[in-house]
Amino acid sequence: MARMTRQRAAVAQVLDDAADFRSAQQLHERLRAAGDGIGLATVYRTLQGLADGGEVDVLRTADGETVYRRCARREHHHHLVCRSCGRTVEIDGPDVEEWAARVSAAQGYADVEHTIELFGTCGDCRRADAAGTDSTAP
Amino acid sequence: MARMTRQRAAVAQVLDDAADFRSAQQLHERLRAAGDGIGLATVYRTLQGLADGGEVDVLRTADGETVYRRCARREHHHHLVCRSCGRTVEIDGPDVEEWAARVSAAQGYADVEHTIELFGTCGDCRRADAAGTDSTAP
DNA sequence: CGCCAGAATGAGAATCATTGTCAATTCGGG
DNA sequence: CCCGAATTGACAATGATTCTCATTCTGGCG
Repeated sequence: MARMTRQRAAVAQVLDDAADFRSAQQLHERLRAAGDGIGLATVYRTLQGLADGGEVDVLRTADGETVYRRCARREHHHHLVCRSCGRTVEIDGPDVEEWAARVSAAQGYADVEHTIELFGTCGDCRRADAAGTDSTAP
Repeated sequence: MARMTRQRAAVAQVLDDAADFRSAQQLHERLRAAGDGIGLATVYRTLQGLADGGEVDVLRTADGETVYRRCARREHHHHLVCRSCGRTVEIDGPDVEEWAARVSAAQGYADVEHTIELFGTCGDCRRADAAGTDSTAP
């Protein structure tokens, strides 16, 4: 049976504190920094468990890292992630779900699941960036 | 400048022959089997080049492997992939593109790109599977 | 309260795809 | 035909994730 250990509680805690998607390694670092003695393997195992139970959302970044996030809603949804600062917005799209189902059926595919993630630059990062590369600089 | 070498021609060839998404390692194996002496690193490099030039489509499977496919159309589109046999159908969804743009703008994100892939079981595999686990077996 | 079976942990080794290194080879314009 | 730059390939190196296995906990029960 699943036991509640100090380590699992700690992982759940940092996940709650973090607003954006984090990698297992980032979470591990943060835990060590906070003084929680915990092994990297345990972080990975715990995250897998949480993901299997639908407690956290998982996605893979462009460079192949797996990142995790505790989402506000447990129902099916997607994400709009800032590729610069990681700021994440949960979004849903009934139209998209319907489109996916329709297309799949039309092609004779069943048990279809979809991966839909949006990556962009959020307002804040865009402004910060513009300030840095400002063409009207003194 | 980009040169046309025996190796690159060979990679382009296997890509043309393969109907579905293939990993660099699969393509490498196939090339070696066909008698083309070619290094794995070269296969990786060539695929990257083709991907950069938009000549092939790239996606990452659930288990983290990067797979490549020469698609019929070079314009932006998505895929419906059979998770059992790999059979791939190119699809597009103007509605989805529009939805992505709308949601992104509403949240103040710019330069948004999206990852949309559908994974299911194609008709043939479903039938084959039903035959294997047939409850009405003799 | 203390015990114990089995779940969980952790340090480090192992795996696996992918990328880097660098000397040797090969295109292809002149 | 010739030479320099682009390309290749064998192998090392990287980096994230998983495995191993001896040791340490958790939690229900008496």
